[in-house]
Amino acid sequence: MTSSGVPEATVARLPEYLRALSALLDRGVATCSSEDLATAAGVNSAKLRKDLSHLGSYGTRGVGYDVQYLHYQISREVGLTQDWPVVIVGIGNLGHALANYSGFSSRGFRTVALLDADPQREGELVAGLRIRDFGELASIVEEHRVAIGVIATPAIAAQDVADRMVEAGIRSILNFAPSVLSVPEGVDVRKVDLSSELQILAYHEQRKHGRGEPEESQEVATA
Amino acid sequence: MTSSGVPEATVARLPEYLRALSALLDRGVATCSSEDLATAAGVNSAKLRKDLSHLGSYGTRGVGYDVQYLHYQISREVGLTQDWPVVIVGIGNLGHALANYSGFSSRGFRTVALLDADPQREGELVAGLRIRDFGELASIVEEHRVAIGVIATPAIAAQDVADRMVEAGIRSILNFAPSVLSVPEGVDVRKVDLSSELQILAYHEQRKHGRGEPEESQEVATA
DNA sequence: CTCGGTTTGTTCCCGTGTTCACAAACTCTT
DNA sequence: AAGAGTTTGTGAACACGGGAACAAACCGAG
Repeated sequence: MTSSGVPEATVARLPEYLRALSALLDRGVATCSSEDLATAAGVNSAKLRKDLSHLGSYGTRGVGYDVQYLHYQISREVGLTQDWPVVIVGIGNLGHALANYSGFSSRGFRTVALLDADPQREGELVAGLRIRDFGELASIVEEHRVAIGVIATPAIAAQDVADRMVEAGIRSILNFAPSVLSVPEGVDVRKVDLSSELQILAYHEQRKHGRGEPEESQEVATA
Repeated sequence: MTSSGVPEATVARLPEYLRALSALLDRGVATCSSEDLATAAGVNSAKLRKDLSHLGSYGTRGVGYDVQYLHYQISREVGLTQDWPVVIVGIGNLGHALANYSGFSSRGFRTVALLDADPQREGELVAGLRIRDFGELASIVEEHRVAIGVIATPAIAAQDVADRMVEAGIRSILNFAPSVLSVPEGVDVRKVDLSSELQILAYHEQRKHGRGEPEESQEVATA
């Protein structure tokens, strides 16, 4: 349960609902049922309705949901009606990709600075931004009121970067480095681990056909 | 519950345990308690013990776990003792980063081909591999016995790529495109959505200090 | 061999999330 | 205006995962 009354599992699905609603908007659809939206988002319709009911009562029985209205309500709930300045630390291959990722900028996230510890890379232009020295973190965070930091450094540097971010006042961290971060209470960390995902797939793949020891193999839909 | 007796939540943590064990191995630690390993992996020690108990009884009471032995057992369980050929489709910024990501290759995942639909990019060298045409997918999958496919294309192309992958015999897909894939039963899809993660952070951040409507705000540790 | 100390494996309980099923509410037709 | 047909919002049952606590098992000292 979040500080407000919205369950964590629901919050995690809101972005998917937003995306589905955006797609409907683009197609000019004005109204949709929970069934429509649920299939577009890849979930059960009962789950969708319960999720939405946690935000408020935005549909009309017998009719469905107004696409534009619901999109706005969820956007506001998530906070996308505001501007979110973001700093990215560690401009290797992944940081480079993140800086250029349009999915961030198209949703109210504005990358205000790219930082790297390597002095050699300072001044290099990536996605229209000049790479700056990591030491400038504190001043940048203060100047732009940055609340969210992205770590795309090697694992060895991640904890140090996190410490400096917290020190600078950042309270939400998205961590792409494969390491466990320890942060003080009140700071949120979300971790995205690319190789973990592959390993989980490998686990399931191993128990499918042939490969590895053939235990009992009932099919399980994880999609 | 997975086809074998291991709960899904446990499977998702195994990669983290593996990483922690690798770190201990590098430091020359021969034995560790569940408490040691749990803190290194960022989880509760009771949870760790329960997770490991699903794999078997690999510790000794009063002593702890043999680091090397446990590492091997989990590796085998996950399937990392085998070779996993992987194809990456969509060599934009993200695909480029994935191709160069060392975390894949260092864990038994071998990128055998990079595919892109854009004929202009064909032949370009990325991470030591030549970019090939998407049409070669089927033959590559057959030749290398590829079981895992990675989609790093724009959202609009993702479903088509997934269809072709399934058709070619791939049964596990890691999807970085922001779109819901529909696949036949028996095919696993895991989705990594970069902007969703940011949105979830934004949601929580909004209810912390100041920003947005100030509802009641108890602190909740999500780390 | 016995006893105290340590650590695992497991049981039990609780909270969270998911799903079904249905009443409430709305539209449209007659 | 009433009734048939839809669709939402929700109450209740169920499944799943987390955490505390404890018994079983192991080591070492005496």
